[in-house]
Amino acid sequence: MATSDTTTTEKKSLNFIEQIVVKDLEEGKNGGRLQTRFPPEPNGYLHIGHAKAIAIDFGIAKQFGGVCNLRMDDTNPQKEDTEYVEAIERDIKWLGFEWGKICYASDYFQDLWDFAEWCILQGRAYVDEQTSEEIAKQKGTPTEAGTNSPYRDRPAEESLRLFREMNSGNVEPGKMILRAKIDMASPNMHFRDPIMYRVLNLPHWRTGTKWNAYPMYDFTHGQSDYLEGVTHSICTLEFVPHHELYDLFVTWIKEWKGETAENGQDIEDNRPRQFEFNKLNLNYTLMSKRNLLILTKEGVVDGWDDPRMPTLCGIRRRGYSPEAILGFIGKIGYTNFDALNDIKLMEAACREDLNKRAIRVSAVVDPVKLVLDNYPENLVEEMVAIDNPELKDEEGNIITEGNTHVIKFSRELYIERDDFMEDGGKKFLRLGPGKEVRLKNGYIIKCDEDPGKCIEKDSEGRITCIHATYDPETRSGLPSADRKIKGKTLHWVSCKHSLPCEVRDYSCLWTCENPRDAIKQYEKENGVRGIDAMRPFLNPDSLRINKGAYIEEYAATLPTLSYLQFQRIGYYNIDTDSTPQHLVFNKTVGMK
RNA sequence: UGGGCUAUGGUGUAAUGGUAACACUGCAGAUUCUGGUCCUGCCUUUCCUGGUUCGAGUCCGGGUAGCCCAACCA
Repeated sequence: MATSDTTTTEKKSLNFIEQIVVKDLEEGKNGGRLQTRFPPEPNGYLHIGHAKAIAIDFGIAKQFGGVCNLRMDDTNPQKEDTEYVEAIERDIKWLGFEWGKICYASDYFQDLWDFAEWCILQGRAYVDEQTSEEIAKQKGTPTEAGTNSPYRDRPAEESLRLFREMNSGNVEPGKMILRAKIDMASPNMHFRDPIMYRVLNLPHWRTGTKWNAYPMYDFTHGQSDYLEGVTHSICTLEFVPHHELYDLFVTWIKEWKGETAENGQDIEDNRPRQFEFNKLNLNYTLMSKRNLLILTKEGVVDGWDDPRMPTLCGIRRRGYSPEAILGFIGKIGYTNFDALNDIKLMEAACREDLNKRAIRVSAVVDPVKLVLDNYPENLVEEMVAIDNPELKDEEGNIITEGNTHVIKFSRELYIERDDFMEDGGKKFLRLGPGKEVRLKNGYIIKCDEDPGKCIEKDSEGRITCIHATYDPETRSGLPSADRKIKGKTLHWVSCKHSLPCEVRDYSCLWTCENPRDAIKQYEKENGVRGIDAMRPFLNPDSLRINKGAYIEEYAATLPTLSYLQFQRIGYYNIDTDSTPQHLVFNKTVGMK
């Protein structure tokens, strides 16, 4: 689809990471190569926050002629599962990105192990046999230096023997760890002899039972980047404190590989560098995987792909397109500021996209019957409805070719209950006694001045039927049709030619702007955890199911996940639960 | 209270020592066979305080506020 964006000279400034990449490329760092990676841990579903990381990891490679690998950060078999691996691949593809290759941190387990042994022999690592409590105590606090482990200076040969023991399966988890010998007094807590390896004695979904001891994140990430040839390792701000350690381990592994200044090599070149950006925070949204897992387990939501979830599969089912998500990500930018983004910005990006994309249909979600008293009893007319009025030619005229469908018109129709008011006043431009409106793609109709003649009510005073007359001269498309009237244009469906359907309207899952902080505080104050700390902030009204709606027949011919606009109401998507016999629609976002 | 990072309208982002701007939100108007879109206009901004400079949102000092770090998670 041709958009005006490409023609206007849009001077979009580069974000700080793009500027770094441009500069590095100009200076010929890493031999002028650009390589990134997207490194999810396969322990949950990807969410909108990951989309931000994906957009820069894959996007920057695409933009500047580099390559981005997908790397599963699978160093903890305790939490990981192939179910998640498949979902991650699916979601990235859906967003429209391609990886150079798919890798796994576990690809490097042997290298990492050999490197660790080298570290031991170099006197830079030792096996510690204290309990985790003892080690935690010795670590000190941010304001107090830590103290050395009694095992810190044990002979390298002994550490090496014990390290190999750690992988035998005969060492109980928690009994031994391998630590880097750095500085127990460092102001950076990550330098206080960080753990390199721990015993898990668990099989790994890729490496089977080969390993019983597994490397920690800090001892894996930079090295994997290096071994893979990553030049720019982009991650979120919470990893800033790890940055120095990342650099240190990269320097060490280069040394292990013989890349040292003594060997005449530039150790500042040919190395991955870490860059950090602010992760995505959205108000009224909870992002953390841990908490999303609780919501699914407790049945608060329907599953990971519940349309209220911030997961990519949830957002997809809600009716967002990949372009809408990426458009939103493009608007919020990458900085070092810990921002809390307004969900309205995401909705605006969604409307912008869906306005160009969605097929317009007529659906009446709160129906009331409208009878056109002067319309022939058995007449059925086929009216022409435009699928997408935003599809235009160069002159700005709506393209009709292949862009229309038929909607049937008859004497008895449904219109929205709130499109009629007995005493709406001057500013109410819809239907009422004495008022004239146009029925979209149909006729101009008018109600009698006398409420008694145009309104039928039940015993409780609720309107059951509205009567009006139509003006045959004003059928849409007729030369005489364009008579100016004061009233608005209403949507409608024919009673006999529409289908009952289920419409699911959603609003935010949370009642407070920052559920993460609210939950954390509630946990602290009330001594409860998990779902009990979440309940007070859950919106009881986040899902409204309406089974009394009607939609034009055309909608039943459209495939699942089609992007629709219920005219004058909002954007809707055909749910994955929907069948031609039982149509189900999800509200993506309302009209503005 | 040790270390690190951050602070620009209501929200997010730009301005890379030289006229503070863009998007969203909100409000008003015009157009409209969607009270949508498109269009026009309006509202509102450099945390405080010293300094450097002809000139500071930008650089420096001192405050203040927020975030991250003391998992055998990533």
